[in-house]
Amino acid sequence: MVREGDRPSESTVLITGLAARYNVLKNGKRQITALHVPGDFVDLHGFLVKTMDHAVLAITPCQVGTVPHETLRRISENQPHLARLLAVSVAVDAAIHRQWIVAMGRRSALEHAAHLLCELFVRLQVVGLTTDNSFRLPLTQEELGDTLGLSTVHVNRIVQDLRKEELITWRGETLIIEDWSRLQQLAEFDPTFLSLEAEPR
Amino acid sequence: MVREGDRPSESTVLITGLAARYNVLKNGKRQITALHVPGDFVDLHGFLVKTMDHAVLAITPCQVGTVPHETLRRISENQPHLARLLAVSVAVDAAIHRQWIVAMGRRSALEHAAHLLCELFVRLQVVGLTTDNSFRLPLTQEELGDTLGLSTVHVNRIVQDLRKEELITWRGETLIIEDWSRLQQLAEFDPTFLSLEAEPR
DNA sequence: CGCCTTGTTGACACCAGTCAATTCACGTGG
DNA sequence: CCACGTGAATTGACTGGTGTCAACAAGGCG
Repeated sequence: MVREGDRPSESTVLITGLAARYNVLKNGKRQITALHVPGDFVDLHGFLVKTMDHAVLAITPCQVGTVPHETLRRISENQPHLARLLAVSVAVDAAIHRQWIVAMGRRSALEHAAHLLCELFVRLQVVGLTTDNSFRLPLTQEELGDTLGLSTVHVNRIVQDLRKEELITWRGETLIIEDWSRLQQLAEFDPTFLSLEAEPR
Repeated sequence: MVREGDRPSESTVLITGLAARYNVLKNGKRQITALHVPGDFVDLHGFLVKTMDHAVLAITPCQVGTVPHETLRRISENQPHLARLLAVSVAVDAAIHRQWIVAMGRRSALEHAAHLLCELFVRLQVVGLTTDNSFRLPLTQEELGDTLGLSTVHVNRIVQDLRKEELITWRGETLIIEDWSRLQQLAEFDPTFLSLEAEPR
């Protein structure tokens, strides 16, 4: 969808599908830095900053909308209310990044994975993409590893642990959270950072 | 400076000193998610999002300026150009967060540390706080560990490696980069993400 | 039916964490 | 001016979590 070094002239809103922002190191290792669900701007960054320091990948086939930067600029000059919403969107992205940093730095692999699943569940719930306690998670274990900063093999072990603890079921692309309460507790997950409370902005 | 859960009514600009944003887990582990140098807004987040999901700590004594959110709101409604600068500031913060994620997930501890030092050097250079190849780094190894997501002991080992390789000298609060080129190469550091190029915004 | 991606397993290596003791650097008070 | 106290840095021994490698199983798809 976007390549590192690009200087896009429009920004992309994800409508359906799952997308990821990532960087690749010289040794070939890849780190996914953000997952985007429908409703997210995947590259507002390019509007504010000009040259992309990362790439964006469609994990599944995606439907997207595009907004020329010119339009964004006009909007943000004439409609401060909407400009503010864009800024909030960037700020929430940043808040999610910080939670990932906390998880990578100070949580075990198991807790980290649990935290990510909690985050995804809540974010998908907000946009109506969960049913009961389940959602579609169309990630391979390799992609999940690149997201968590773990090796594929270890992701596999962790997923099995989560299953063994009867916290989740994950078959094909369907992930079921079997015990939200314990999963949340394990992850020490506090959704505050997603800033979902309805309040005037 | 700010506590988690706060709902500040003003934002803080760092004028002198070093500040950090951090989270603490129930088990007592702390993760620093951002370091702020003079010129940075340390809690624009609180302006956009209302309730702080993290705390802010003054690492050294700091001089700060405060801007009431009310003022920020007025500015961003009447001066789209300035509003945009605020948004860019948030976006650059997010870009830095992403680089930390990459470093935590896919770089070795040594590379990660080298990357952070490169980042700090460049950021401090921009605000004129470097002299030659050195800058003040008033962090304890424990704080550096909480920043990198490493234990204190391991930080010590890593710092010694950097010294042994004659990449840096670090005595007291003064850090000297002895070989920028090799340090940058080790870290695979590309300053693009800091988005320093002068260009119209 | 047979490829090819994905998932799974086991053995082993190694990076980084933990614990505990020791040294060092300073600032303070006598 | 020196003894002491304190936080920071350093060291060593050991543990353990995660990575790596390599093989094999399981599905999905042409």
